[in-house]
Amino acid sequence: MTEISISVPGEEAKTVEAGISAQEALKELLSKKQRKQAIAALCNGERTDLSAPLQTDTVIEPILASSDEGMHILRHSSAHIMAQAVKELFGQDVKVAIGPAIEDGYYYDFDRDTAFTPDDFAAIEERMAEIVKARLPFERRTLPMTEAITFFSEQGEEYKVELLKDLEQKGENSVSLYQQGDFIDLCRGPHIPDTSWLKSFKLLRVAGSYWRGDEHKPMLTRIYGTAFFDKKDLKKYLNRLEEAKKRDHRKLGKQLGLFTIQDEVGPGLILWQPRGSLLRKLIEDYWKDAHYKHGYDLLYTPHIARQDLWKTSGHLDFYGENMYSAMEIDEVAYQLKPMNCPFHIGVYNATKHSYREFPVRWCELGTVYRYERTGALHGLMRVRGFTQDDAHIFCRPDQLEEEIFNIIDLNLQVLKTFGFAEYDVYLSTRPEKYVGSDEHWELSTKALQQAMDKKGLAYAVDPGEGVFYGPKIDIKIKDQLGRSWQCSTIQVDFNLPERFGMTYTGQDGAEHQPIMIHRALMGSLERFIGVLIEHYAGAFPLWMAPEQARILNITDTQVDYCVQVHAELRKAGVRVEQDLRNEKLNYKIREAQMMKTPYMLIIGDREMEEGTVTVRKRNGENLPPMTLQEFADLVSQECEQGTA
RNA sequence: GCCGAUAUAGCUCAGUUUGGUAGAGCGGCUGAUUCGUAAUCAGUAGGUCACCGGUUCAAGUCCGGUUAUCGGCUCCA
Repeated sequence: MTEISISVPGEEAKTVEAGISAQEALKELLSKKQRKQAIAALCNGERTDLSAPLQTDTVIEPILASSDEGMHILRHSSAHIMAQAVKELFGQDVKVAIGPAIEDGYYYDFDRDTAFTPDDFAAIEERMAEIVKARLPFERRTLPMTEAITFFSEQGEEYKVELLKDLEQKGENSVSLYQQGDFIDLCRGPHIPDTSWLKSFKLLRVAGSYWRGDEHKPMLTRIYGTAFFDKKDLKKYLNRLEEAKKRDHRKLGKQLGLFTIQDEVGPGLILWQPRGSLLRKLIEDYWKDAHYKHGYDLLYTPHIARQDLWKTSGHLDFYGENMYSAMEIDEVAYQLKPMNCPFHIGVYNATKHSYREFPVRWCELGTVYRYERTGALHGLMRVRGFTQDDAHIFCRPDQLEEEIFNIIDLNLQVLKTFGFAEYDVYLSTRPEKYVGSDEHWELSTKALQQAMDKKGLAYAVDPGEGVFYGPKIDIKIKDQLGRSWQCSTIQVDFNLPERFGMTYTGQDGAEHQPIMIHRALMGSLERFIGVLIEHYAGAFPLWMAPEQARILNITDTQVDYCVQVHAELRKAGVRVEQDLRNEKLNYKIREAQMMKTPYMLIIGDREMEEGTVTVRKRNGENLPPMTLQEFADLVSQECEQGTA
């Protein structure tokens, strides 16, 4: 018998016989309490089943059920169990494709003549429960590639065969299979030791999806599910889904009277209702103010331009599919703009420029139109006409880093004002196909990196994911429910200055080409407002609340006083409305509450006599009666804090 | 665009299985009530049942098509 040494990181090694399982090894090294939570193991850095035999010296770490990795394994195993249940119930009708774990759950894709419906869930879940109860072990085995192909071919599992052939091409000559009960699946693993580990699970929805995400390949039927070690966690998760549903901006948008989308107008086109329009105006005002303070000048440009412009810019070539077809005006073709950049360049090229005036910073809330496929449209999040909070900066190469720094600075400030303090940042570098010199790419990629370092911004690199015209930084914000949204983007562009022959006179008296930076902070106002609605669940901070306060009288006696209060507060700059209907106070409070009004001003005889208002906050808290001036000051102070 | 589901009053939904020309609650309007921190009572007006076509003596209901929406895929601000 050979002997091997095993250890957990940082602890003393033990000598054991070779061939013991990872589980037994953990038993040697850890207390019972510690290893009870182990669902799999990390052996010399590799994820392994607990049943895996150890043949060489091994540093072993338990993968705990409570860890992200543990959850991932559980859900992956749950996908296998679901597939087993489906195969057992629907047998030969079904071919299996792939079934990975994803964030918050897992899915499995099946090929079946008739798609699954949620009506099938009960039966599948029931069968899954039986499989769990049967405590079937997950057994791993490795098979030579040719045998594996033969095996799955015989089963008629053509998708597995296709996967195997791809692996074979990549030079793999053996694969691992996992079996629980009679169900055998191609899988890298690891898995839970046996099916009984799956304590709580739920199937969530069905959807179609292309085989390998390719729209030219067959459409499969996908079942999404989720799994947890604990019933309580499942319940928490389902509650979170409920919460997300309650915050759905389409629902809140209707309830709060913010926007509407109508068939008569067209899909993906937003009609802003008065409250939504005011909300948007407040956001736009803040944005313009912040930009002015950061050295930007404001531009306005048209919605259409000659088709030739889009030829020059290259949009017709590389973005034409997303553009609406041309309209003819005086026998000349014009097209709706999908982007604002060519117009800003037009402004630039209207005059001669010197290196002395750089950097030039121009911003615009520019409304663009892009063709989106019908299936992609979604409330405010994905529309066909939207307003970018666009800006273009033109500068010299030596100013690039500082400009990027300034943009990031403004960017983070704006995000913070809107209540987003958490984000993931990505740097996308040069792709395979690109324009511009290597030197330029290197210079600007470095400038992006150094600016982020200087700002102390942590980021991940997406190698080769840059746009063909330059490297970029993307910022994905995290909302109240922890979901991320891509909004901000900062892109260097070597392409358009070239195409439009942009120049400036340098210190040397010669003509040079400026560097161009595109950037958007909110991305699209429509989408950003959608995110804001869900982030705040419709209860906007005071500074952007379309209705900051609502006057509620108790009886008709106070009507005249209320009208006076209303007028005075409006004069003092408070966005105040009044509800003077002959209804009970409770009724009016309920309504104001459902509209998420930040402050309710309650006026009865007492207030009328004393010339005050009683303030009820939307969290139910009451403030002592105060004068109109005191309330107006409170509002303006809170607003200032909100946008500081 | 693709797969699946859905479409009834301003809103939320019942009625569709078993065809016999529409119903509730909220909201609106009218009246009564004058009320202190999340829905006062009564009366009343709202619908070519998304649209087009077919089957039938008869279609909200069955069949086909179109449009839009929803869950995904793909794409993306």
